[in-house]
Amino acid sequence: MAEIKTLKPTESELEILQVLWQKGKATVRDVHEQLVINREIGYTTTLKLMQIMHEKGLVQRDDSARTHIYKAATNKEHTQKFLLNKFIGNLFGGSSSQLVMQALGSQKVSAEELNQIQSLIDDLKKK
Amino acid sequence: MAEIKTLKPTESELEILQVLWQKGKATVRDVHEQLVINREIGYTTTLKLMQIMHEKGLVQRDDSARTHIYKAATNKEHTQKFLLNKFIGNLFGGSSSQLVMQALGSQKVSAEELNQIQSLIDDLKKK
DNA sequence: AGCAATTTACGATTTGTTTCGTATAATTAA
DNA sequence: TTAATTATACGAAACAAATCGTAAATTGCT
Repeated sequence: MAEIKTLKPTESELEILQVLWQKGKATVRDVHEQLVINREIGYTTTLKLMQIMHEKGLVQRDDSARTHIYKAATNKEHTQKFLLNKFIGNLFGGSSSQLVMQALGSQKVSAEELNQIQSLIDDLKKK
Repeated sequence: MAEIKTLKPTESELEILQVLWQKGKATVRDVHEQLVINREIGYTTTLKLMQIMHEKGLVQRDDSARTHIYKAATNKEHTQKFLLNKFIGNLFGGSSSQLVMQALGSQKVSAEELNQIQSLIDDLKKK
């Protein structure tokens, strides 16, 4: 039975999801070659991780051919939103404005990005 | 030997840090009574977690009396900043404005909070 | 056809986290 | 002054995450 629940990916799983979101569809080798750029990891480790992700329902795969084709089971925005809510709950007492203030204060944000955010705020204020 | 590095608290450890940040100083029982409000957990589990946190250097304690007094080793803002940077790196490709847009878009933020953020943005723009 | 390379499957190990039972010492209450 | 309560220490079990070795099957090359 496929459980219908959103689960929290581990850090390794998130690395893999990033690659899948970027590429759309990918083989284990495709993903592995990306991971290897950033850190040391064996091919069978990548494979195993992706197999587990498939069991958990984090990714879908086409295994009709010998080389399986994987893709993320959820879109990036949905997962970001889900994990962001968790994060805000865990660390900022549920206050998203607290998080926004911290993020803007402690990171470098370009003038253009600030303008983008500003116009989003203007939109929100209208409502 | 006390390693000099910032480490990432686990979720349980974060729960405990929240309590310590709020209370300033606290005994194991103080912390435990707070945790028990939100979930099932045994007293010795809380104790063990706090002992491990002490070994890791996440908390400091005064063990001169029988009942030890604990406090967080780092302040809340520093830890928030550290974990936020990790989070942005893992999930938003390092772009804090991306995160801010998501946070503002998908959460309820009051008009007053929006004003606060707005004036922060104004400040940042001046520089 | 035969050999090398690629791919999946599977199992095992290592490491870290969370959990709690039990023992022992100190304090408090009857 | 006993008995109950409360505290810490310690060890071990249960669980999960990450890692990789080996085997078996398929594909591609010479």
